[in-house]
Amino acid sequence: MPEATERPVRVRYAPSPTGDPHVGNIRQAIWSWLYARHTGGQFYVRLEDTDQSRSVPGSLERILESLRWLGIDWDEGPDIGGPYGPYTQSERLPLYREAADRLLAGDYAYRCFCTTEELAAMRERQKAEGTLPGYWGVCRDLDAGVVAERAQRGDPHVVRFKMPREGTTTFNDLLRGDITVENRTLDDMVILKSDQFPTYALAHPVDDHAMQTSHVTRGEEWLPSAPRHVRIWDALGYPRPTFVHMPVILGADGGKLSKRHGAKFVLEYAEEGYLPDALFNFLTILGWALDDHTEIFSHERLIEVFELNDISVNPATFDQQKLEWMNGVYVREHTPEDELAEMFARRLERELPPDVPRPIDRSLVEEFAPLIRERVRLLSEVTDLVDFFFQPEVTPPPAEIFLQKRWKDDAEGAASALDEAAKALDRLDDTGEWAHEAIEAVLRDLADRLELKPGDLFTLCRLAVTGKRITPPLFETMDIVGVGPTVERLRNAASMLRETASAGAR
RNA sequence: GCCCCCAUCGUCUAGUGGCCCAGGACACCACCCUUUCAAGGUGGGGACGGGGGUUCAAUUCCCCCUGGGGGCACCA
Repeated sequence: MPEATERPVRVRYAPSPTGDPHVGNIRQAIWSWLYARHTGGQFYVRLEDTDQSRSVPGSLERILESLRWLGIDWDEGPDIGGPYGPYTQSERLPLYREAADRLLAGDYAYRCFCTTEELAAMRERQKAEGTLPGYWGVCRDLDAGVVAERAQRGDPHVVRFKMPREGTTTFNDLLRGDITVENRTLDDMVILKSDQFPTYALAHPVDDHAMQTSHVTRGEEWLPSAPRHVRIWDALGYPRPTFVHMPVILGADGGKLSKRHGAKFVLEYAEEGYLPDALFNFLTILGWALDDHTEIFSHERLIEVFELNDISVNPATFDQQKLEWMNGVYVREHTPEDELAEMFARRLERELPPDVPRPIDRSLVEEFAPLIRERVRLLSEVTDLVDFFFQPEVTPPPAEIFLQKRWKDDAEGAASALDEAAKALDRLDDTGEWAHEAIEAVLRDLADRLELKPGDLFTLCRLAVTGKRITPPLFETMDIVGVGPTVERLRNAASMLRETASAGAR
């Protein structure tokens, strides 16, 4: 919680353009955004593209698209600019160079000419000997004249920060309190690479200071290097920001959620039929809680109550089943009817077989939407549940599906029951009462007359009319399918059963 | 190997010294409702990792152990 005397809240999402953001990563963006909105501060996006070799073209667009899909907006960013721009690190190179020069001049940093081979050998030796890993090389104490000469000659080199060798370093993490480490464990990390690009260790303080970031929110994997970062902030003369190291998310296998450990891209969830609000809600409460009972939150409510302090520090396991449950809650309780129909329609438009004419019938979708919303957890389940509404004819399932329980070995009985149903419904139509209540009455009456358990008759009808065992409620379904197709499908199924029976008899 | 962080049901969590023989949610099981499938309802099993302290009193505070996670690049 910022006190009145503190700076206004400015937080950021600072991804690298190395591909699509996945859920582990995006939760940090959600929490940061929530905090900015909660405090009335700003949220901005900054692209950390200082490693040219790892850059994946198109990443930025995918990143922004992921944010947009989740309903996260930004006040400043690479696409829209802002008062502290540019928001792409590769466009800010002179700033880093200048900072590095300043550190060099103040004897806070030095040029290092060690080659990658030498460094690799050093690491190997440390590993073999079990000594403290890190750069404890000779360049730190190189003679000033030699350095000047080699630099002059154009020898490739990097700039390293000179960490203190004695004493301790303490910094504060909002969620964990003070953390202190021995300086002898801090090695001299590279801040400017030989290609003149900065490393994160330099770009981060330079930008977060220049962009007035109040809270440095980042993943817990940065915790071990935070003491070194803090030293650089201090050397640069920048007041330290508030550090918030957010816990990592664990995959089902117990490892940090990443592509190797089952992480999925945000947009993959869209593809698989998750609703953005459901994913947003789920991710927010994964590792954060308001109280002992609230699980479902609107964005507005979250903005109202979200506090960084309530984030729990232990890593949470991503629970796919709970996400699915929550998506179901959103489908049936937290999405307006028309929006839901729109989502169903978009899905069907894509997934229905090509012989179904496009655009698909929207009013039809609106009719059955209320029937299926409580039996759909993921949008991807929709097509399989309702495709028969769009097909002029339905192929009945094989006879053995019909001939179960009451109908075992009684194809003729089943066929005649279907014919009776067709007849009764056809008659119902003549009276002009084609509505689900009337359909139900007629079929219940028929079951009674045939001395059948209602369920035994309904099951036959369901299979005949929809071609499936699992369907929306039967009478409403028949109502929507219409009397013509309904009667026809019942008769088709009946004759199919008789044909199969006689074929089997022969 | 070294450094850092963490530790309540299978999972996510509530709990900040007595309200807790620990509450909620997902998942699981049973029953109810029922035209299938869902949804819904009711009930059930299920946790404070271990050992030392501190205290009249520890899930809550301290230490050790154990366990889990993270990090040790001219990557972020």
